[in-house]
Amino acid sequence: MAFQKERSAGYLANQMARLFAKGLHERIRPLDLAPAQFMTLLALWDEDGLTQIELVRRLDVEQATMANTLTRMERDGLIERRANPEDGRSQAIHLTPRAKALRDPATAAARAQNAAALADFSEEERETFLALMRRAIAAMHKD
Amino acid sequence: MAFQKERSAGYLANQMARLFAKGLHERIRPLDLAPAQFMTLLALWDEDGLTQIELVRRLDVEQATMANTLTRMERDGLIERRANPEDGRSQAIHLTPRAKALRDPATAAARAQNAAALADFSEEERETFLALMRRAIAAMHKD
DNA sequence: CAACGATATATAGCTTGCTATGTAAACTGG
DNA sequence: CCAGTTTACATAGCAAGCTATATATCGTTG
Repeated sequence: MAFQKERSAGYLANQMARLFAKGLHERIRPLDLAPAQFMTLLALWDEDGLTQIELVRRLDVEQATMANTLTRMERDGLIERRANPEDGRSQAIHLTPRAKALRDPATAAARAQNAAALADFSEEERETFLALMRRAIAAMHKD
Repeated sequence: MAFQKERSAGYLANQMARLFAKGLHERIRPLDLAPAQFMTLLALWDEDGLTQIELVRRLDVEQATMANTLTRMERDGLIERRANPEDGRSQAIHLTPRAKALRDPATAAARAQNAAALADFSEEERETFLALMRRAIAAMHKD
């Protein structure tokens, strides 16, 4: 029996995630933001001054990935790394005024992208969809 | 109202796709395959001798992405690019014996990854999940 | 048939993801 | 107290995605 990619959850998940990222990227392009930067900002808008390790835990990416994303964000004037007087190893990540100002337009763009993707879903289907994704994520985390 | 990433379809889709890719990558590591190479092989196992443009259409990635993936696959002895005597611009992509031999173990690995992700889903939930992903993909394609 | 547009592929340059490894600071047990 | 482990971050190197642009061949049209 042939492997049908249209019936493979992994295949569909990859394609769907790329389309989400592409759509979001387009919508936030005027803000000069990239998707991973937006995701990082979400955590920092919620709580400024987090440490790199705390960001890694909240966003569930590898530490090296986060380090690189933060370097680009620092280069782009979105964050500042401040030394921690209590612990010479860690640094607190602080938002710049520019990053703070992006909160409303950026989250609006993300909401618009989610709405476009789920435009023809009923409210119940949206909830079901989110719940199923969370369950698949949890299952793979355990695995 | 705060933007909650746990309730964002795009955020969950990204995380889920990364976990699928990571899991698949681990399972096919003994075969010395990377996920995008596997995806490309799926199309070529189904029909050998496709052209780069045909692969781009079937897998829905950008032409430049496919060109680079094919270059790596050629380097790794998975494919051969053969000149097309009818059209000097295009090349037919042919599988090597090594790539042909990988079909069974690689698709088994992909099935195992899908099964792990959806382990605690009922049969009905699996169908629902695939259908919802297809609909989200279609909606973003139109957008 | 020559010029021009369309098509197929390649390349440059970037972001985001990963693994593996290095480095410095902090902690801990003997 | 200091040797060894753990922790926080950085760096190297790769795959895969993207946009933008170059190049070569094919087709078409005046």
